[in-house]
Amino acid sequence: MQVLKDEMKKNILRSALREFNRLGYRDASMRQIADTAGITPGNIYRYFASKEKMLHELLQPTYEQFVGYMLEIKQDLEDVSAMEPDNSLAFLHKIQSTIVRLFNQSSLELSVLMNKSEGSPYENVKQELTTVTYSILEKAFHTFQNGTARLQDEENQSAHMIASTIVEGMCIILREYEDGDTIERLVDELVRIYFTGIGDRINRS
Amino acid sequence: MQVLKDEMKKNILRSALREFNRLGYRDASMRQIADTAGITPGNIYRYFASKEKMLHELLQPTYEQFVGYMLEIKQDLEDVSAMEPDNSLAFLHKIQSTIVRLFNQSSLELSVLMNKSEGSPYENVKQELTTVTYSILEKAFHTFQNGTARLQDEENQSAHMIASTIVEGMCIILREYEDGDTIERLVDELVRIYFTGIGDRINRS
Amino acid sequence: MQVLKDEMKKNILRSALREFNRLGYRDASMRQIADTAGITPGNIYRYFASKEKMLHELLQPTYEQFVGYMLEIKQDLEDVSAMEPDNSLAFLHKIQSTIVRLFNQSSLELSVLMNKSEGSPYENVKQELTTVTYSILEKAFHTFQNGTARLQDEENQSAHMIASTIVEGMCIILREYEDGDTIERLVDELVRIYFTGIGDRINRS
Amino acid sequence: MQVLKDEMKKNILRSALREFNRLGYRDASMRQIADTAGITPGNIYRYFASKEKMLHELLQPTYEQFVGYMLEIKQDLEDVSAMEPDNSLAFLHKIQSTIVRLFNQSSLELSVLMNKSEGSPYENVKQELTTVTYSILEKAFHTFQNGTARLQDEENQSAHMIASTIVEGMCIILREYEDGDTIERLVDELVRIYFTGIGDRINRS
DNA sequence: TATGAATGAGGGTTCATTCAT
DNA sequence: TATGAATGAACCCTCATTCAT
Repeated sequence: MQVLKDEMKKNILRSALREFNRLGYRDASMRQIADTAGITPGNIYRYFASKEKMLHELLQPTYEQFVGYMLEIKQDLEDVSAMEPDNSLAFLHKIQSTIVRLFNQSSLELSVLMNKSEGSPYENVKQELTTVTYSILEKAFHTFQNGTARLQDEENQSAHMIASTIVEGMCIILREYEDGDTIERLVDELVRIYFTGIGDRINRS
Repeated sequence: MQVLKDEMKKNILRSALREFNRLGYRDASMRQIADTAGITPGNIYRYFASKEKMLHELLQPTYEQFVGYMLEIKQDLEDVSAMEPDNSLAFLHKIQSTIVRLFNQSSLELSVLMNKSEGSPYENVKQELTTVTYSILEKAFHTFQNGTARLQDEENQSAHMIASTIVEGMCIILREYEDGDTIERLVDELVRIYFTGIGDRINRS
Repeated sequence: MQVLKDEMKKNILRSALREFNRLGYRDASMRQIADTAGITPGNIYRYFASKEKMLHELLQPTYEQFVGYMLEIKQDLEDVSAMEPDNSLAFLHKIQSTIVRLFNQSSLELSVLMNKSEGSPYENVKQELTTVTYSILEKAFHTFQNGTARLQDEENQSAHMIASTIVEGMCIILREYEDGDTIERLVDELVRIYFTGIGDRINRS
Repeated sequence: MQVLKDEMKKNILRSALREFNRLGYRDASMRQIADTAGITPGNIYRYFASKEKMLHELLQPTYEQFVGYMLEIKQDLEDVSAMEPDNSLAFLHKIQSTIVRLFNQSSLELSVLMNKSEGSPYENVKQELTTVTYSILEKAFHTFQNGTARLQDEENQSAHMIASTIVEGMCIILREYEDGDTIERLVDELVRIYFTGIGDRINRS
């Protein structure tokens, strides 16, 4: 054989990862992936039955871990009746550590999973993360405003916005940095900022 | 005649705006835009030389304003030697009000410009906004850490991360909400959160 | 428009009919159909959403009639408890007249439907015809052997063989002749042969 | 070595036979044939220059016998000036026994040759059989109508139809049944039916 | 000015065949 | 001799764009 079969598979997945990250799943082209891998398009199909199966093989391990982590968090969340401030921060830290752990194992895959999977069965993964984050916030908000009034639409919107932006923030960090330690530090910082603001950084007086 | 032509142009642009917002620039189809506009695909090319030129005409005004606002902010920024905390918040409010103002004038165009322009020459506009935001933060951070040590790489990265995520946060809000007041409130809340955290919302004790 | 849209549609269907008859549905190529029609492959898709839809549009009217006729025959068959010889011949004449009628309305379509639809949803149509024919024969055989013994496996096989060959015989006639009257005469002759043999034709003594 | 090579050839041909019978020559895949044979696709080409050559080696012996038998029948036919009824039946029995003999020697090959060779140079073999059968019928018809009138077009067409359908009938039997005795019985029955009809089967009165 | 039919390049995919090993 | 990876042409199909009318 011209190239070790396993080598070639990895080679193709590497190209695919690159192209998916560049253009997204839908707009990445098998021909371009083949070119990048230095082979002909038809040859890809010796290794992967279809574009979607290729994505699957690329993302499945990461996705499965993701689902597992999410499940844990959801179950933990159900066990909590009233949520203390520290508690909600702790839950956000779980989200954070999910991201960081997944990143450390498979950074680019996670990035595709979160940001570039439109048009594939994985396109709603980020939404799942956002939803869980929202659940955390909702519980936190709800608990502490219980005495005063029912959780209002505005509060809901705010929680939604915060969940979306904090999750998206994590995704950006994944997209823009490569070093694991840097990612970890920045995600941690992001979560902290959402809790305490950047005031302490710019206001030492 | 010119009037008719202008009417038709607006009509087409309206459809294009809708489709770009729905599917993004790259995946929106000229035929669908034509259908939505109630004309034929070929006819679009009487008014716009290409899909890209069409996007250009759609976004150019908003983009120019955007550039103008950015320029103002940059110049203001240059005039500030030492930045006080309140000052940096004020600057962020400028970013915020840029977004809000642009939104109020051309909400959908801004959303396309920021979120749906992948594959077009505008795909990096968000980056420009991020860069300016970064400049603000850099100056703020720099000022207040001046006494202790030189601005370190880590600080730079943090500033970059904060800039990216806060800008992306605004873009998400643009993408996910339609009502102007809601947008305004949420963007404001986002900026405030970045300064003071959500602590006051969940910790009333 | 360069060519009347409806003309072109008919033109394409004519080419398709030709190619389907030549190579069968599966092996006929859209490119070749386009070439035969004097257009580009892409243009076919302005007229038909897919190869399968094209076949559908080509065969549906014929198929619907076919189904209708089959239904009638099946219902008539249910109403018959004991089948006289003349009766079974009459039933075969119904099959025969179904074929002849359908042929007179749409000869090539019927030929594709019966002989060249492998790989499409219509691939089992001939089988339906064979099954109904088998039902007729089974009833006829069963009735007249009732007194002696139960219908044996061999009888079943014979009935099956006769049904298959008589139906296929009709299909061959459809395939090889074009003139309606000829078709009608030959199909009639075929059915008669199956009942009385060709003996009377070669044995006048 | 030659022995090994021959073993392998037979092995491949066995797989090819299976696949050709399953899907037909055109739609059978070399890769599947290789898989079934337990070898690699490339290796097939050590033994056969192409798919077509492979089919050739598979069918050639059967085809040559077939041609030989046909020749015999044709020559016998030439020696017969006036054909008696029994004679024509006898000739049809020769056709029949050709089929049965070939089947007993190489059942699957015969089935491919007759039914599954579309897209190959053998796709018209069935036609040859039909032509000989037609010659028999023509002579029989001609003989017995000699006194009355010239052999008419209609008679020709009838003879043609009968030849086609009886041959196709035999082919169907080859296609649909596997057991030699069953084949033999059904082919015999088919020929008898063409001579005397199924009347005796359903009309015992 | 407007139509919408037509094009051509490119999409994902399959498969007989070739060829480096 | 045998492997199986690789090729290239063809498959069905889509879409921005062009152009005869």
